[in-house]
Amino acid sequence: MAGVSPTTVSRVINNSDHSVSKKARAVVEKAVRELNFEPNRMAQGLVKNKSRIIGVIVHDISDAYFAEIVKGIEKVIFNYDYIINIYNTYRDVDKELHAVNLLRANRAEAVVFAGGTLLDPYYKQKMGEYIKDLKEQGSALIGLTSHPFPIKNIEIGNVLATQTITNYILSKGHKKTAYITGPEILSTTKERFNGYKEALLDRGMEIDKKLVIEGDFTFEGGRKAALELINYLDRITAIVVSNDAMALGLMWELKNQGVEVPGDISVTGIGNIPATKYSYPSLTTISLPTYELGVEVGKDILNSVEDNRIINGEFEVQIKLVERNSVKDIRG
Amino acid sequence: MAGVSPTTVSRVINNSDHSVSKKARAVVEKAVRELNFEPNRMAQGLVKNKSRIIGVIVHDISDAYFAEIVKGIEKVIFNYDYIINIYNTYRDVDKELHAVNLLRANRAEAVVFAGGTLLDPYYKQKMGEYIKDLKEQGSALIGLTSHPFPIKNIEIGNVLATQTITNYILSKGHKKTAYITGPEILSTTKERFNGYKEALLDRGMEIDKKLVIEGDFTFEGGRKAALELINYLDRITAIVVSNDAMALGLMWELKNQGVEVPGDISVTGIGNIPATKYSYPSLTTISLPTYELGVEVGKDILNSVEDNRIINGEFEVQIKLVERNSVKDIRG
DNA sequence: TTGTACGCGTTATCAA
DNA sequence: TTGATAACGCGTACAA
Repeated sequence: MAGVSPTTVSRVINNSDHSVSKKARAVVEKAVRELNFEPNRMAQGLVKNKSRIIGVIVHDISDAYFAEIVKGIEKVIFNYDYIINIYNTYRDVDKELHAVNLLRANRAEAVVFAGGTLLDPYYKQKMGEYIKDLKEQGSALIGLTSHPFPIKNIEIGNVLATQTITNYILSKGHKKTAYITGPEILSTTKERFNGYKEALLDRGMEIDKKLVIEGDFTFEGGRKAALELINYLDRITAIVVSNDAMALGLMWELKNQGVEVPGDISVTGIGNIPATKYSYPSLTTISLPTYELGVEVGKDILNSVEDNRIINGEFEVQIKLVERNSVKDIRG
Repeated sequence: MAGVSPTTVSRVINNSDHSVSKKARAVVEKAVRELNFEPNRMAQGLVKNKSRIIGVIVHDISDAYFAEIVKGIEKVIFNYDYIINIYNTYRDVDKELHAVNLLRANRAEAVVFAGGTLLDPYYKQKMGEYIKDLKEQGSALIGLTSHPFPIKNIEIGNVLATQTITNYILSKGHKKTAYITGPEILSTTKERFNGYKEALLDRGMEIDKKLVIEGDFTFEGGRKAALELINYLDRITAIVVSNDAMALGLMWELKNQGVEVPGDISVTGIGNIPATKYSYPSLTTISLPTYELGVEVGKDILNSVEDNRIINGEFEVQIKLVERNSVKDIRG
């Protein structure tokens, strides 16, 4: 339509260094405007070997933890015209493998594993292969919390989180505590439990297996855990819950059953998701800077994928105890 | 590596009708396995003129309303290897336009407008152009609640929703009510307000402008609305809130201020997001079948994009009153 | 049953 | 300053 060659059009569109006459530029720009022309990204991608796709594997986008991370990434890369491709895998081995394989087929430029890794031999082996391929393709690979693959792992401090809050609980005079874990398949579950264990062991305390209940990181899971625990309540004074959603569900069910928090029993969470501020009582928890984490991940991606590097030293995740009203001081 | 032509490889990979000898098939399959070969989607897309990208414009993925819709879509299309490209636009004109333009550049096969449309002349004009292009490209375009564009609009019944719940409130004997709206720029805000208005007008009641507070569809916005309303509380007996998140925030702040719901004042929401079941008190609201809606949207997309059609009559959105504990019956 | 040749819409290289 | 040509990795029409 402009009456010039594709080459010239390309040069105008991409502000190429190659000089273009005023006149040619003008006709091209006019045509672009009138046609609302946008270059075909697939064709660009093919020739440049860049898909402009960033894959993000989350366990459940409804979980504020993951939603915040994704928002942080989106914030940073919004102006770079990437496609953010989110997969909810619900911690399912097949779903997760399927998602990553697809990302591989699409030649994703970056893949972010926003959640913990899955503790499953088949998963580990197969995912290892995919990741190897992805690396060979040149994809930037980032994992939040340690994944057993040769990717950039950003440690968010799961062990430290439970350790810190357990120490806090103990410092308030609690001697008998219960613990609600996450799904068994998840590395995060293991790491957080280790933090709990270490805090107890440091004080020479033992763990009562009966008082460790398996949860699933959801509100409903927390409710169920409360029901399971209801008969043991006279043996404990506090419940350390390994994430906020469950802590909220547990507190709700406790209240429903006529048990008072923190009057009868103390409860803590991990994560500091927005809802913890507004529960009854408000929840004492550990803040994980998820949004900021997402922002850092976004910068990391740009660093390894774009030419104009954003300065970005090593990011240190700062976890913090958030003291609210779900823990009672029972000393002396 | 297989020692055969690319054509043969293509035929094997795509299970082509064209016959392939057992031997050739075997070597190709072996090579595919050993190389972990996956065809380059960009190249496929270029030649087939299919991007396998589904764009979803949401206002905020943290809002359970949108998260559920997205999950419904994902559920249906998961096995079809599409890329779901989500954009959080926060109801910002520029963000929304940018997102859709990008989807256009990427030759998205479908674009879903999961939220209401933005009431802004520039937006309407510009978006109209993009949508025209998208249509010419052959993209499937779907809007939830009516958008002023030639796309498939699925009516979710915003007017009916507020009308229904307002009628319910009135039937419980409430005569003076306040109303919390959404952001002014949003069509949903207008539609829901119309439902409220109609319900009142039907009974010959008037609307007091002072008792209509502008909100923003967030929990925090609900809190602020409660604070604004606090001095008018003696003039009303119920507050009709135009979405759940705000209703929850409003109830929280009311409680914080020592006002009892539903003792002192009744409150209702719209949406029936999960959290409404667990608030204090639990919230009387209107259920909008968001997940099912997402599923239908997913089927719709497959219908217009895939060859193997899924049977799918017209989907009728069923809204429903969910009676819980936030409304008091104050009749004689 | 197999393979050759072409084209999808771009960008990069080179020649004019 | 401009454009012709090749190449990216596939799928498809056609020839063998």
